[in-house]
Amino acid sequence: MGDAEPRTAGGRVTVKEVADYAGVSAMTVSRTLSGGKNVRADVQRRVMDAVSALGYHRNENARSMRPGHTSGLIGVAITNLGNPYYGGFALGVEEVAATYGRRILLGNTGEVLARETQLISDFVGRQVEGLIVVPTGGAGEHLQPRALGHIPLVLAARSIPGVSADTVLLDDTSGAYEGTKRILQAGHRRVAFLGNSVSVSTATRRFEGFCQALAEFGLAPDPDLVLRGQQDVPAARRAMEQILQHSAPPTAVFSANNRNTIGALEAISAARDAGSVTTPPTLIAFDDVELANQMNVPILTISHDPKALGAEAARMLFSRLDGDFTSSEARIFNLAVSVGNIRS
Amino acid sequence: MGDAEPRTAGGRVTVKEVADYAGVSAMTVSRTLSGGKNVRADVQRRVMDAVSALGYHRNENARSMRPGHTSGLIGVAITNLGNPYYGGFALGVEEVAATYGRRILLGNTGEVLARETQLISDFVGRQVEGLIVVPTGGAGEHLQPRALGHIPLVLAARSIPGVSADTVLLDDTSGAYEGTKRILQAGHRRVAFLGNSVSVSTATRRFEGFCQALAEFGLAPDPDLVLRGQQDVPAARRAMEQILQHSAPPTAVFSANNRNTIGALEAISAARDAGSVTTPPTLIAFDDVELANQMNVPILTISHDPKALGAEAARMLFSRLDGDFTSSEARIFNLAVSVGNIRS
DNA sequence: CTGTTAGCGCTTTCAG
DNA sequence: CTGAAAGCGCTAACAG
Repeated sequence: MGDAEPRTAGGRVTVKEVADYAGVSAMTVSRTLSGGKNVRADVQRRVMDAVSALGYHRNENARSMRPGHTSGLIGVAITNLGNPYYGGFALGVEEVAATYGRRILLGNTGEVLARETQLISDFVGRQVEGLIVVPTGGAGEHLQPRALGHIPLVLAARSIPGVSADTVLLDDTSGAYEGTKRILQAGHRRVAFLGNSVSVSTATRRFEGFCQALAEFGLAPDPDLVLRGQQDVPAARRAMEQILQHSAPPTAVFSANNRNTIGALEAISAARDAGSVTTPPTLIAFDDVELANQMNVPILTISHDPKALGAEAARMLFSRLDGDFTSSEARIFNLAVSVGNIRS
Repeated sequence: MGDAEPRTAGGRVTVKEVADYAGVSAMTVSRTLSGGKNVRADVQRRVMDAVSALGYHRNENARSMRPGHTSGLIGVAITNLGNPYYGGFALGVEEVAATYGRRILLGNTGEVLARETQLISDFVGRQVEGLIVVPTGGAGEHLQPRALGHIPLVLAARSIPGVSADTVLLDDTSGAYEGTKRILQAGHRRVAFLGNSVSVSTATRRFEGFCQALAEFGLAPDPDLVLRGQQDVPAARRAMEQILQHSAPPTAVFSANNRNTIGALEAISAARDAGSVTTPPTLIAFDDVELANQMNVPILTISHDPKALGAEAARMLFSRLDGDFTSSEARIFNLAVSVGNIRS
């Protein structure tokens, strides 16, 4: 009896079935479920019993189709969920979205533009109320308001030339500048640079900050010591090995992201074990990396909180959705980064 | 002209509007969009022009409401996206789901049972075709088939007593057993244990494997050296500090997950810097941790691929959805773990 | 307090 | 080859 199984083969329970079971009309069920205003208490109880007996769940999709209603969905496209940084980012988005009663539709682009385009188009078709995108960096036609059905878009971590949308960025340039300056003030004069893909705006901005600080000390980057384009740990490790083998190795190395930092630390560690390096260079590491401070390699970390970045992206989006911010002008939010002290 | 803005305030473009614009009926638009069978070529072109002029996106929610159609959504509930392990897991799920043309609805439970319950109920309301859940570990009434509207469920990483569902697990017990055995064979006899929450089945299974190996060598775990319940890095670090200060410290320490491994390594590193420890204990670390092998602490890693676990969970789910597997019996998949060699 | 009607956007019949 | 009607599950608006 309590185990009633009245669903029509494969289908799910509907209001109508609940109504029949409780001996009322669909409207009474609907009303009961949305607070019970204008429904007699005993009828409400009868309805709730039916709901629980049949295992009824209101169909939110049908519900959001009615005029005035929205889907309660936010589309989030991320380049690489496998990078711990973006896991933290997604968490920040999710937590704020939950606060606003919204759910996350998540997609991973794998840094592939076509996939990003397809994903976003699908999200729009699924009636998301807004989009948060960490763009791969290619041309942004698919990010133009028309392609998005004019739903609000927030870009995160990277900006795209020609796309005018609210954007949350790290204070890349000034973080890199401050970190590099700190190392120059400590007396270093020969500083290498390890960076990820040049097409990623973040990488460019960090490189700029790096160069600015050098310039202020009357220095220019040594082309031999600038290695860019390493997108994963093995590539970063090879790049660092190359730097360590330089005839006049640098005394410090700027690493533009967490992948490069890990590769660099692996290379240093291996070289030290092999005896080919005794005094490792000082690292200026953009992004936090677990255990990096325990490696007995002098390191200056430029820290920032991925979760905070995600949370800010979500807040920016909701300020549009709730009509708190209506200007058609795009906002840019720069999340502060903090330059620590040289450790170890 | 190309910039037509015909949407009724706030609303989105509908088939009807596209039809009017192209001077055809809604049906012709619909047919064109689903392949163009039985539509004259020139009419198709006219429709496509209208679609692109108006920026039309087919409403997938309305579409999936029609008989026979499904939502194309998979609900994924994870305990902590901030843990890199679960980022990799989510990636594995996403990639396989994309292969099957499905999208991910993602929620983070934060190890809070109430949140998990609410999330899952919402997912069901949103017509997900299936669920993949890393359960927090509490009672599983909300995971019973009736509560789920009988949609397929796959549990991941942890199992729940009383819930019969397809499950993907790591080979926790045997991995822990093999790792511990290896360390005992290397001559260690005093081995500590650092674990996460006891209510998590994974933690229990790893502890069992650990004990099994000890027993085989005629040993029993020393209660003083078994510290469980550390859920984050700071707690793990404190636990390891306590172990290091023991009057008769262990020569090896089993760490049951990545949080405990990082905490332990931090504690060892600090103690070594402070001079209070000269010969660090050997670590048996369940879960891979970036940089752990470079810490100059002898370490045996019990490795496994979070992405592979996620992918397997998704495959198991789709085998149900596609009707390839219809038995009501729950399957358990154990993902192999690999025990490496003692490093450093 | 409760039920009937109508329609959200779409597509499967069934008629032309 | 094309269109009109009908209905997926739900709930405002309007009776009663």
